[in-house]
Amino acid sequence: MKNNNSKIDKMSDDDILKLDNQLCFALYVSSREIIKKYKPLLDPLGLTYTGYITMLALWEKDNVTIKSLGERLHLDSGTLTPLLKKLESKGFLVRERRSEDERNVYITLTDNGHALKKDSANVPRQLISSASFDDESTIQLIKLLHKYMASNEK
Amino acid sequence: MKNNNSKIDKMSDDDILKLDNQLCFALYVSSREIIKKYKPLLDPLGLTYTGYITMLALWEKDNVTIKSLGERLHLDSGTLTPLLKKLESKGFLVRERRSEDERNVYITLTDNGHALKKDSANVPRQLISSASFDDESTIQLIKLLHKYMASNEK
DNA sequence: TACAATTAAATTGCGTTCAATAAAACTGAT
DNA sequence: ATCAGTTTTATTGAACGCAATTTAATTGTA
Repeated sequence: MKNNNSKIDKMSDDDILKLDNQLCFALYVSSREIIKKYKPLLDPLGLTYTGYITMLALWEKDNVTIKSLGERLHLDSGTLTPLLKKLESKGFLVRERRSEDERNVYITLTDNGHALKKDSANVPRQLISSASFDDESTIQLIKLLHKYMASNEK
Repeated sequence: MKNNNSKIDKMSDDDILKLDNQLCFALYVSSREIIKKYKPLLDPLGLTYTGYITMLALWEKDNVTIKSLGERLHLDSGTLTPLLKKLESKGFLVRERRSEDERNVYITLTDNGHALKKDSANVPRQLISSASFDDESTIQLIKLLHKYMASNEK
């Protein structure tokens, strides 16, 4: 176990450029495919996929600044500002600056925003039950992806 | 081993909605993060990420219709038509209809398009060498993702 | 042969993502 | 207290993705 990066180094130029050998392509396709599967489940809730992910973060912890929400979701204000305005206009949350530090915008869920959580618990269950991907693989995949993400944070 | 889907079924509503338990979120973040890492390597080649993925597919097999390219890349004409026009304007490929069936548009690489392949072999190598994610995990992750994708094709 | 149905691209419009920039508020060192 | 630097959002512009529609070409069938 001297060198744990030997396999890929030894690949030919041809092999290293093959689509099916790219981690990025597998991630890119898988990510878009799974998002597409959420759409019909989220439409009735009035949520886009990004809106849903944002609500997941807020159900865990709201009363947070856009900055900290962005760190949790790996999204910046360019994406979040218009999205949060839309979620506010739908009545799921409130955006407000506070006198302590007028730069920050705090996001707080409304009663409707909290209520949406109940309806949403069905979303992952429906997705899982319709999938032919077993739990063990799902859990292992999530674990590997978290390991991958952690390896990118320096 | 009677039931391979027992773990997730037994989760509470709260747990099942936790961001860190979502396969979709792990995929979504990982995909965007890896694409961001490609950007500085692709800029000098004059390629966007989607352009790069498209070229990877074409280096494996060109002289294909937009439809078959779209199936390979899991992209539709709404994404590919403008992208292929841009790649054509950069001189990497040619789009042409043929008299056999005027509906199809065939994509063929130009000499410049083929030549770009040599410069590109460094892209995955640089990415891998800068990453702190080991080969074994990478290979295992790609394998699991392919299994996931296959499970979605009915 | 007509012509309805199908197929492949192109177009349109919405909603992201993200880099770059701007604007406003705050901080810290002098 | 001042003001240069930093921080937090907001804005802008480019490039996707994708659903829905349109257009043109082809196919199948009465």
